[in-house]
Amino acid sequence: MRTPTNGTDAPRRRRDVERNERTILDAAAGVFAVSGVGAPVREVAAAAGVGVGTLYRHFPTRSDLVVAVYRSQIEALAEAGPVLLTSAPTAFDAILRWVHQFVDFLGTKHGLARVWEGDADGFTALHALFVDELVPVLSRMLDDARASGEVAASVSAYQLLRAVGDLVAWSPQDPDYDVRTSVTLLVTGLRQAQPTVD
Amino acid sequence: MRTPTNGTDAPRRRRDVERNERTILDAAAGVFAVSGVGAPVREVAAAAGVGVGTLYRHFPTRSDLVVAVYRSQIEALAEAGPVLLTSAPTAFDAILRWVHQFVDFLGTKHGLARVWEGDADGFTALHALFVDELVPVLSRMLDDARASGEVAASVSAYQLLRAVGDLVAWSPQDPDYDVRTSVTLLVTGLRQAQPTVD
Amino acid sequence: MRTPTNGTDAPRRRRDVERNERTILDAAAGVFAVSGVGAPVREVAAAAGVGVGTLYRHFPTRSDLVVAVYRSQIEALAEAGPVLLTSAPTAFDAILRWVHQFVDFLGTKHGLARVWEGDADGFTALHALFVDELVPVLSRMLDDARASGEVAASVSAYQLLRAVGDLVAWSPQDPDYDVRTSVTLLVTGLRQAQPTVD
Amino acid sequence: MRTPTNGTDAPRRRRDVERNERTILDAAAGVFAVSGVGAPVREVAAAAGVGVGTLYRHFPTRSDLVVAVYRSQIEALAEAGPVLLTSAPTAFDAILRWVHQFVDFLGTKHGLARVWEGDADGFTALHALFVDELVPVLSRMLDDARASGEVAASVSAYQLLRAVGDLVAWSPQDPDYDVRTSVTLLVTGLRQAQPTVD
DNA sequence: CATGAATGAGCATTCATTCAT
DNA sequence: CATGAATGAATGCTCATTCAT
Repeated sequence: MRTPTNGTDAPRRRRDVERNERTILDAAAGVFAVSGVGAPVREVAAAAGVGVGTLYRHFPTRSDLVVAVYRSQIEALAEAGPVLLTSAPTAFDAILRWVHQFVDFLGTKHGLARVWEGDADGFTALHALFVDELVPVLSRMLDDARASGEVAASVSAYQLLRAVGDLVAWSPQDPDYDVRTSVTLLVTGLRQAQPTVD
Repeated sequence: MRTPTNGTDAPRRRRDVERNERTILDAAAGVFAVSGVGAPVREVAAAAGVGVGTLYRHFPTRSDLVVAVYRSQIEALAEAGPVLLTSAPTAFDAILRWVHQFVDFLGTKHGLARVWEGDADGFTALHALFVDELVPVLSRMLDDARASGEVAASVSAYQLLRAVGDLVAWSPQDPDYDVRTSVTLLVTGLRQAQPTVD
Repeated sequence: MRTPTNGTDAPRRRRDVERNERTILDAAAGVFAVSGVGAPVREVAAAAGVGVGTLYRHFPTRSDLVVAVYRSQIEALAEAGPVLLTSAPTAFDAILRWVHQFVDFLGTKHGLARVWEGDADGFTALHALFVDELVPVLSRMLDDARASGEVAASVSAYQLLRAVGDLVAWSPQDPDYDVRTSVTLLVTGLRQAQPTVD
Repeated sequence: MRTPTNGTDAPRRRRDVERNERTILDAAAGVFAVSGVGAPVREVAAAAGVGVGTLYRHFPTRSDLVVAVYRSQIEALAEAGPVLLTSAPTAFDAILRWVHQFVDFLGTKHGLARVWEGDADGFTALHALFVDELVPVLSRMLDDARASGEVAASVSAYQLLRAVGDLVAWSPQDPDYDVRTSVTLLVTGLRQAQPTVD
């Protein structure tokens, strides 16, 4: 009764719980995609088919949920940086591709647009995640590209990342607008020194 | 229609009403600047020193208010385009300056940042305004810059305007981030043909 | 339109509002009587036949409501002290009667029992009210009774008032228990010096 | 029923269960002392280091728990009555001391104050316990004190017990108020016949 | 038997919007 | 026309209680 002879008992519960958490996470990703990270907690819970209490048990604050939703993808992105640096023809190409993967993650492929709409906590949490995980990676890539003379603009990794994030944060169903184009434009701008305005 | 020649009651009332609308508009601009366009209606009414009912009478929906708040500034911006085209050294310079004036208006000088935060209606309304008033102006400028060979990227005026808008929509008090830099980066990108990604 | 010639316009609105406030206050008194001051705000609103918003407009915090409910009665009680001092045969009699009036108010006649049940804010608010308004009155009465040798126990007005309050706070429908008896017992105890225990 | 003579599994399990119940009871006593008997069930369970399910198994309702927590102490108090009657100088002294022991138990020494705060069930359960166990004891003491002429007031044991209970039920951290004083005042009042009010 | 995950009712609070004065 | 009182839907959060493991 206390300790079963086989090792299935305790793990079984844990596995269920994990499955549940995945369900919530997936539901949250979907809801965030259409309603932003500020979506009503109830809505997320309903989408996951669980009670609000369950959601609160797993993710006491909205930030916890937001971070959990995006963490794995952000980590994958962080790992992709060094890989691209060796696989792409040039460092600049690596940056361009990596940034577009960032866009994939944030807004397009996984449908996570409107990420920070109207929620200070969610914003802060994601912000921290981005800064911690992604800035160092992009920073390294920019260094390489500068060393090879491909990048002339003196723009920090944080600055660039943030700009891309802002670009992607919006752009709902607008057939006349393509975030990709804007992002490419931004990255292309890196090639030249920054002019001054007035 | 504009100004009746006689001095009856009607015009006087109209003038009062106009004064009232100006008051509301100014108050709204201030409130939007600090709390975003999603600010409580009451807050705007209070700042204007009028009752909520009055506000609703003048601006039945939030969109109406938002549009009214920004219309005059947008019109001024529209007029600035042609002027810059003749006064700036090159068409590209004109674009760069004009875009920064747009930034001034949206986020910095007039403190109208966080314009679309968390409000679909406000967004739609502003969007329409931008498209109608500003896209033609920027379009003309881009044509000129392309004619002189300064702009190589095939990016539409709408696309560019929208990107700038998204860039400025955010950027609260973050000392490590400067919207101007991002905007300049974006515009600089115009000089070169767009690379393709994958 | 701005300022009506007769004085009925502005007052009319105010009178309605006041009537409304009275309605809420009466309803709250009734609800507090049966469910304690910790009763759901909704319940009070429903009892008053108004929306919760209305209740919140008039009384932003529960304390505000609690205080408002009891203020007038407390003030009446404060005024009764000096009167009793002159009308009652002795100062001790005055105290006894006054304390019983306090009981009337708190728990019996107006059905305001269970006043502080389960609500820290309500408690604090009432506490302050009692201390400010009633302690000085009772203090004066105790002084007089001590001067005439009727009271020997060295008990402060606050101490006595609080004890009575605690006594009355409870005692729901219990036919075998009579708060009056307990209160009288307490007051009677004042006549003799306090024995020490252990 | 008490202690089986053989050493099989059953008794061992029972002993475990009993140990568990003690743990819960102690934890509950502690939690009730600081948060009142209305404390979240979870809190009690956590303090006991058991799951809520376990707590519910042992004590299906909050009343069951409350009663269980206080039963042993109440029984001890019941036994103290007759003892005091023989050891104290007079019957009145015995009453005074016994009542203060009651206070010890309820609120001070064992930290069980705020016993009935905001919980009807807890109240009812304790009430029954008091009536059954303590009223007869105090009744006997009052009889003795009346026989010796020390008590003149015609107050029932139940009435007195209840009054003391109410007095102790409150009195949180208020440096200006001392329950002991009030209780002594109440008991002192027994010495004289009750005056009538109005 | 013990555990603690899941559930959902219950409550406080905010705010957009309407409408009597 | 202006006012601001009234309304109630929407939302976040907490807990008591049940039940699968």
